[in-house]
Amino acid sequence: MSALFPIPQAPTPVDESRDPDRPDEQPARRRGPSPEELLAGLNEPQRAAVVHAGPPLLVVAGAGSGKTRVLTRRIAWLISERKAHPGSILAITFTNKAAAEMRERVEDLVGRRARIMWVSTFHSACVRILRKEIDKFGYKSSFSIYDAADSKRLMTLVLKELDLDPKRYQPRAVLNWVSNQKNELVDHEDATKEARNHLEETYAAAYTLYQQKLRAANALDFDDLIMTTVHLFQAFPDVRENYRRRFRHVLVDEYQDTNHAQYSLVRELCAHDVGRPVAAGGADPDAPDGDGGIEPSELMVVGDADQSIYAFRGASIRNILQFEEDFPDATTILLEQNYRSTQTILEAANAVISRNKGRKAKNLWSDAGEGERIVGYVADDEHDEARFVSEQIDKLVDDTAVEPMDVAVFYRTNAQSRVFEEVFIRTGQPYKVVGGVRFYERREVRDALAYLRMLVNPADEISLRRVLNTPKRGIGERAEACVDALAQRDGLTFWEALQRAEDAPGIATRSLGAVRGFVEMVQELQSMVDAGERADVVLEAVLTRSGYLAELEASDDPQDETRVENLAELVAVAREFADEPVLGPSADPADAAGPDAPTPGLGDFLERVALVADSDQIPDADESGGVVTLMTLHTAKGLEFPVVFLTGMEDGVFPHQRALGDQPELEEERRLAYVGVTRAQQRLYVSRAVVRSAWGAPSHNPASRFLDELPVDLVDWQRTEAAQTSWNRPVAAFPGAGSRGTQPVRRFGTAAARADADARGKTREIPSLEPGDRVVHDSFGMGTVVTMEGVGDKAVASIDFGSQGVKRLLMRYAPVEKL
DNA sequence: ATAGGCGTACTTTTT
DNA sequence: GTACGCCTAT
Repeated sequence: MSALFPIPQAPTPVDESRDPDRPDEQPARRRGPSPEELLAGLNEPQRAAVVHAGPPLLVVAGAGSGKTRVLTRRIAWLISERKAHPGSILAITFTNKAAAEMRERVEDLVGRRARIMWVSTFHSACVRILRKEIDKFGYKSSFSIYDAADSKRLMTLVLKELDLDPKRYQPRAVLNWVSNQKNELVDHEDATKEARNHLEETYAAAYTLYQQKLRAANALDFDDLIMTTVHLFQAFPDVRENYRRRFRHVLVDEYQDTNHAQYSLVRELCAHDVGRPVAAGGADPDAPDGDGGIEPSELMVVGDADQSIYAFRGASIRNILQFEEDFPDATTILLEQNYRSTQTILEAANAVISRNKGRKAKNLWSDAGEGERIVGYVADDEHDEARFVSEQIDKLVDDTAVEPMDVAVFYRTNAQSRVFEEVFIRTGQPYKVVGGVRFYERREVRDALAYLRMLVNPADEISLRRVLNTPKRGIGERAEACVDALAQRDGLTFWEALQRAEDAPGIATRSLGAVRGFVEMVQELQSMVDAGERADVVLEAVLTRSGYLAELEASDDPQDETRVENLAELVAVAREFADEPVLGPSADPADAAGPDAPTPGLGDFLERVALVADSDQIPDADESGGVVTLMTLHTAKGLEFPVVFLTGMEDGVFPHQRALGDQPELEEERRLAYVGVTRAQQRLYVSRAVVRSAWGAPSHNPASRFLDELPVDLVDWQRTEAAQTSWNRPVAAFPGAGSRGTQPVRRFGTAAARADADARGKTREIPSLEPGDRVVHDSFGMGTVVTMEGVGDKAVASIDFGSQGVKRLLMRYAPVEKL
């Protein structure tokens, strides 16, 4: 990554990316690296982790403690010292990018034979297994993978069909529930049985229909990929045995972010059945396992409970906290030396994370020296904040060795990126937003991919219907309903019904002609696919034959111009993919007997595209000379930057509104803050805005509690709230006006008062208010309480401040006093 | 059948 | 502020 900045005293004896005696072309001739080389530059616990053999190993790796290095060296060690066959290694990473990097670095150490290792995400690994085995469950190997948007579309259909009130049952909420079930390995039948109340019964009904529709479409959603693989192993022990025999070494990175399904998958693979709750028909620990008890695979997991930030999607820290219980003979190794950040940054991170209850204390230390103080800034509003960030970047680039590519700007939610983009565009600072409106979520890209998916898997009704009348070709709602009716009546798939549209009851002749034209086009395109045409060739044919490209080119909407460019980009991606050597994601040299053709086809392309993550698009050093990187805190995990801006540090923004008043969620936010702080190597900036416009209306947010948790003497506040809260300043502060105050000013007012109260160990008293009460607010002045909602910490008052308008304020934090 | 206008609801975070 | 969905007018 951006390692151009020298990190003080980081051990770099072996440069893994430029190994001089890299056994490039003739791996067999050349002796691999010596044991000394493989252990060079590692500290004691790191070495122990690399050479460990036998029982399951948990490596608790604090932020920046060199876990990637340990993982790659261990894999290299397994191959060259312990003579493990590369094909017997399964390494699970969090993103595809991390997987590619790891594979590359191992390859640099041990040569090309490393290529046949399985290094991938849980999802990719499962897809690869399922492509081979899923026919046992009655799916076809060409199954589609539905992403969040597809799933939502399908769920919307389901809810409509069940005639549920869309107000009470929102697709997102239901999907969320379904996702949780799947992450707990509860299939729709069990969910139905276990439903305890009306709400759960309804959800379960939706789950059932949703699952039936997925199956009919020969499709799986993200969560299915994992759950189905686990079910496969449970239902077919012989299949499981095959994979157990094959993967002698299993390594899992980011173990703190695994969910129950992923945990079960690991257990299935590592054959540690002892002590496991015996499921009905499950393995009996005393009986010989399957066909005679093979040695369990060696398992190593790496993680840091303090960096667990995905509980919201089912990850449970439980997996890492109870590793020793799950695997009774397990060994644990702690990596506590940090090679990334200055002491100042580490101290700040430790101070924040130490507020979390019930965590195992860790003693992360660094000998990197004190470094710069953290710089703090309180902005008038979000524009002012963005301007501050932009100015600081300019200053750093002018005055120090920092380059734009060394700088990252983090925020809590994607929506916050916009102001930064505006400022960077205005100042001409090149930038790259990672995530947000993702390339693969753009309408035109999704349309194109829907075409391709439908060609590969005609049962994929969601994709088929999406493109049926895109571009407009005279097949409207009515005609679609007629065909659907035919499909229902005769028990056909939608695609089969389309091919026999003349039998559809009540279809207009004009529509019929259009349908025939469509079917003909699709059949021709399908024959290209069947003939094994390259992905890019098929894609180009789709775009021209469908008239999609022509329609965009004929348009005078400037948006459509960029759409054409995006499609060109997609074609380029497909071309690059088709040009890749033998190794597509599912081509597997180790399965020499595999019946699948080894050349990457359209299906392989779709698979790769379905599983790309945001973090896979992080600019590489070479591709991006002077680009500042913008991303959410979540996508920042696993990365590091010399300079980090942590923005939007406001209660209600970060920590997120939803987490206020909920202890577990608040702790997850705090871990997110910890992740953010520990991304910084040299310099850290924290900023907040007094007024922030959140969807239309301006709102006044108090300082993030995480700011108060930073040790006071570590932060150099360049500007405080006091410096800009002049009396009765208009709410919509004019950006730039009066924002020159850069002398350090002592903090006072609300944040300091609260910090004081906290320091003295007592909570600030929450005034109990009733409608009609008169109050005074630190910055809004006099007001009258209109309504009260909620109690205790969650009490919210609507207060009329006259000319300043009516504000909704959280009483726990609002600086108001009853008069 | 389509296009364009207007109203509503949304915001965590992601494989 | 935006994106999507629903409605109406052609």
